Amino acid sequence: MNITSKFMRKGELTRAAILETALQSASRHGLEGLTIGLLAEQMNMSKSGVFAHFGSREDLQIAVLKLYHESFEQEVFYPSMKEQRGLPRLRSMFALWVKRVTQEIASGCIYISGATEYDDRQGPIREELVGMVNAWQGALLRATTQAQQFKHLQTDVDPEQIVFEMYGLILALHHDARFLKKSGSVNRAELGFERMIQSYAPVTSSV
Amino acid sequence: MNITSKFMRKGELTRAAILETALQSASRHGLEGLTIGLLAEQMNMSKSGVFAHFGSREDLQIAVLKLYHESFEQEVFYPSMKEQRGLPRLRSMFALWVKRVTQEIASGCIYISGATEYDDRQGPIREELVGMVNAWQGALLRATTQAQQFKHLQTDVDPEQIVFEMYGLILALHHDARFLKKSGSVNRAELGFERMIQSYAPVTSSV
DNA sequence: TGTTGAATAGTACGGTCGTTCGATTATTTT
DNA sequence: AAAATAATCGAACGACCGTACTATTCAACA
Repeated sequence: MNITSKFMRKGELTRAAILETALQSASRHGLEGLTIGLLAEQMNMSKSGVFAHFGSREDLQIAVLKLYHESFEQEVFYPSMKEQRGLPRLRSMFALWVKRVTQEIASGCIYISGATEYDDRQGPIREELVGMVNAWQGALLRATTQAQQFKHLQTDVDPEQIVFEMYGLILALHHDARFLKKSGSVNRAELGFERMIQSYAPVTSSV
Repeated sequence: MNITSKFMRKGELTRAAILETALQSASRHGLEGLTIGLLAEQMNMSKSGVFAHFGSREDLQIAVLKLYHESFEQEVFYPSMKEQRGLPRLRSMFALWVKRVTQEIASGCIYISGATEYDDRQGPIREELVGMVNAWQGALLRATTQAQQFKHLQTDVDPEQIVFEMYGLILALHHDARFLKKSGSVNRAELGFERMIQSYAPVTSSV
């Protein structure tokens, strides 16, 4: 994903470069760990020079969040929408999600770290974050409901339950791999998903 | 759980009181959000007065962590050990764990917030935290293995897989309830556990 | 009760934080 | 090339941080 172009004015160009660096920093140290001083160092710029591109630190954090969201959509959401509705799409969503989080074992996932950073704070950053996570869970929910409509999954199961368990598998993957440095977590997330799908599969009447 | 007594010297008494307050603060704002100045304010003490009880902020954080661990053991681990080995004990561990995290929806769980705070940091706090989480996962693993030995669960399933999925359910509960303020998360965690146990139940030969 | 040591307060230091403002370059436009 | 504007820097501010020291007040024990 490229967000720069040689037709941009200098300012927008460096702004984009700063954001890219800020995204990395926020992934590693959390949105609250994102500091303008450190960012200026990494960019070989003055603090005020960096600051001038964003009205405030909060605006910078929100800009980072939006950039993260965009890349998540590009990498996980949009490709899955090309799959056919129902279980295939749901499978793709989970698979690409796992793939992305696997990459993020090294760098960190802002949705996940942000959830604990902002679970007790209020303000625009929390609003933004909650909105994004809700949007993603909403997408998962729609895909699940469609899978039920196509009889790919049992129809008498609360689709929110399935989304809940999918989210849990991803959180466990992030936790065990990134925090505990455990190997094999990716396989366990995938295995857990398969077992879940199977246990929610429609009962084939053996006639 | 009471950690004070009227036979203590004054110093130990206030130290314990500070720790109690620090535990609350760290639960809400994370271990990294724990600050001596704020703590002094809440205790109606001077910063230096609070500081004197701990050699450093790091020592304070570790003391808080150990206090948290102790209360977790008292509330979840020890009572479960009184249940009979195998599935009953595993069930109890999960149930009490859910019960505790449910209480922590308002205050926050240090194991979970700490996991994202220290997933990319090194030092004594991380060591301590990883040790505690590993200890708990180890206990879950032993209980699972015993449940397999007693044929309460399928014996050809990797017990780590079961612990992984249990942890995921708890993380999802914490995420959805505390961050997203979603209701019904407790039920979903419990339902997910029951479905998991059922899908890992030994196959009863229908003779 | 007087003495001694423990507990707490007060003050100060160096550091980092976000932010402001005026000066100074660079870049774009005329 | 000149003028206008955008981008960056440098220094300073007030706030808060953990920590180190000294002074003071209090509790414990002879």
